[in-house]
Amino acid sequence: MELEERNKKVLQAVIDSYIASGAPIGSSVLAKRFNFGVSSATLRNIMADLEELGYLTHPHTSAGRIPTDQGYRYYIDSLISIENDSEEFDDQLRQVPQLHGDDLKILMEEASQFLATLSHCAGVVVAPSEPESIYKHIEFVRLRGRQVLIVFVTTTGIVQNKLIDLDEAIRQQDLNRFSTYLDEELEHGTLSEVRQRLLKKLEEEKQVFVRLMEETYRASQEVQEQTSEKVYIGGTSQIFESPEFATVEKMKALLRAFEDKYTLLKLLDRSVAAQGIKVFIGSENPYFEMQECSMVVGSYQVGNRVVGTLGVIGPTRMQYRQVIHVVDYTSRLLSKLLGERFQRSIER
Amino acid sequence: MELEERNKKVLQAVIDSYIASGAPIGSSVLAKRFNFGVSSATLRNIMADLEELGYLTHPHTSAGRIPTDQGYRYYIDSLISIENDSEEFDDQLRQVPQLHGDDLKILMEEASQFLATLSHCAGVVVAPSEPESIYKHIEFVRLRGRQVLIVFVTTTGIVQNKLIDLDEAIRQQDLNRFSTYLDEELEHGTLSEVRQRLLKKLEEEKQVFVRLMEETYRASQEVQEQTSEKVYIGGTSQIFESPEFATVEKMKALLRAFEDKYTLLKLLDRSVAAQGIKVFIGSENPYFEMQECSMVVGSYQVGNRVVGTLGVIGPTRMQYRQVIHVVDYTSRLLSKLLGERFQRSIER
DNA sequence: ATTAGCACTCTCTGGCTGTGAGTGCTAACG
DNA sequence: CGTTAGCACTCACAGCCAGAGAGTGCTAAT
Repeated sequence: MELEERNKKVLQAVIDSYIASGAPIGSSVLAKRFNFGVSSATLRNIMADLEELGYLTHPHTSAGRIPTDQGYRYYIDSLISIENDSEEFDDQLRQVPQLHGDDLKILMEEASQFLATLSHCAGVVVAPSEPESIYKHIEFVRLRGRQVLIVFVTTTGIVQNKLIDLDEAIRQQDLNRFSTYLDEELEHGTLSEVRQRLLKKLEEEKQVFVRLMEETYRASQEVQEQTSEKVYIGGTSQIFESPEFATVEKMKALLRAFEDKYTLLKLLDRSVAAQGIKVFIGSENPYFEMQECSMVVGSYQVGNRVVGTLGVIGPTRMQYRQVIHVVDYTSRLLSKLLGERFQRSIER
Repeated sequence: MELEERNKKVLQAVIDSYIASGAPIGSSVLAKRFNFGVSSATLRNIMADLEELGYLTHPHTSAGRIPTDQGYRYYIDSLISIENDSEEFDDQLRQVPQLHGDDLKILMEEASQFLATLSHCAGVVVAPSEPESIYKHIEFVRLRGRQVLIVFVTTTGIVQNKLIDLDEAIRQQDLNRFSTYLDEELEHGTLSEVRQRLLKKLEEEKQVFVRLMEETYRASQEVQEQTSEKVYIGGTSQIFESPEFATVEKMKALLRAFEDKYTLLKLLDRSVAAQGIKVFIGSENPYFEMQECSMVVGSYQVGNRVVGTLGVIGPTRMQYRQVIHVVDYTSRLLSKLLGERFQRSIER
């Protein structure tokens, strides 16, 4: 459905004003603030039309207009211009602590704070999902006694490790041979594929390494469970600054939603299949507690592979233009940083 | 100041009732619910006395009495009986997911949730502070190329590790010799002491290992920074269930306080010098945002050494008897689990 | 010392009213 | 026919008042 040019302008003006002020917009205010060259009566007619089409509504008879979810949708799809207001954004960027976490978990936390501070919403980052990251190299290290440290290196540059006890001592040489063997067999699969192949090998081989192989399989499982898809939320208090969440009930509901990280995870992960920023407005969110919120979601990559998602959760009345820019910027930034990490972590 | 026996009983009854109901207690209700054998008028006189002494107050002229912070203090120091209501507690315990985290970070998270669920307050756990944990053993592992993995094992059973790049290749044999050498030199100090000694050694030695030593020193620094004294907060939404935080302003203030983990950390750490449970009531808290809260704080140990603190933050009107029991139980539990971890992690 | 009784205080709730913002409709206008 | 001015109407909101209820503090009697 295509709107008349003038009606578009009015819709945009209403939404812009509402985002800025948070109060319903009346016809007279609109006529005064913007220069449409028509009277408030005409604006009233236009707004009535827009309401009929489902883009606007009003909370009660004698109040001004506010956008519906559908209105926001149209606004984002057709009206918003994502020119990068670089000067302004760069200014803000300079105010904010930069990302430099060496440890992955710290980096994730920093990123969620980064998103929150710049967007004035809650920032969410889903850590690289190990099942998707590519197995790079495995190493067995004989510690004292019968203990062996298994070290996994994957595309995301994570050195995950797991200490195991063996029944009998084993020579480092043998461990090295085993490691080389596994590297050749398992080359370049994702971690989940590698686990599948390990399982298959386990059935085939009836050799001295069976016990070690078993332990390796078990360890790969644990590594996956422990690190995969953890959710980092930063700046939850930001979101409560906006007056739409200024009731105790809404705050509590939202807090509970944030604590239920697992659901949040599924929500974000399902939202982003590929690259690019997506916006989910109010009722478009499947998750009940989020129905008064909007999410702006993106993903980050290592190489060409999407390894995790990140985004922002805030009131439907958010500064979409700016927030989209922030999420986009952060996802590129994180991809870049993880890329560098990875370069540093692969050997030779 | 010692109170008359009867006045003590009245004070206890008022506080118990207030904790249970949350509403100010009037003289007639008190006379009805408890069997003091005196009339409401007498209770009025007694309550007026208790108010004069600073144990009670009332929000306005025609309201019932509520405890002051001083009243709570007296209640906890003199009136409360910590008999373990084992049957009841055990029942609750069975309802709650148990701790079994293998990874330290996961264990800490679980513990904070555990505290929160059982106490209906926010649960806080400060991770073992590495500077205080005892250095046990160091291991150098030559990976492929010129990379070396430095593995630290400490009393808390943590296997922290750090990947470094060396300028020149080095043989594993030499690494082993170096490791043995360091183990002898550094035996049984805390991590911070070990770092001091490393620094000293660095100045003395002018050998082939200088470069490696430098890297080891740097790594020990990073390990300390990364893992030490992280704060885990669980069940923040629990605390908002109680009506005293049912205003938006208070909720926001508290949320901000929770986000400022560093201050929280100092607060908790300073609170607990040695073993045992401590209670901080309302204005006894140095930190402004916490002035309407109480904290129940304890510590956990590995061996005989206190390595971290844990506790609960909730409204001043909390179920002290139960909460103290929960914190006590959890601190023992965590000490036990970390002890086992440690046993498993030391070699031979 | 304890108690009964009573006046007093203060909060809380519900109803009532006036105000202001903003709409929808109608009739006039270019 | 689109636009505009004007006006009646609606509704949320703040302020005010009165009545109810809870509980105290004081006094006088036991």
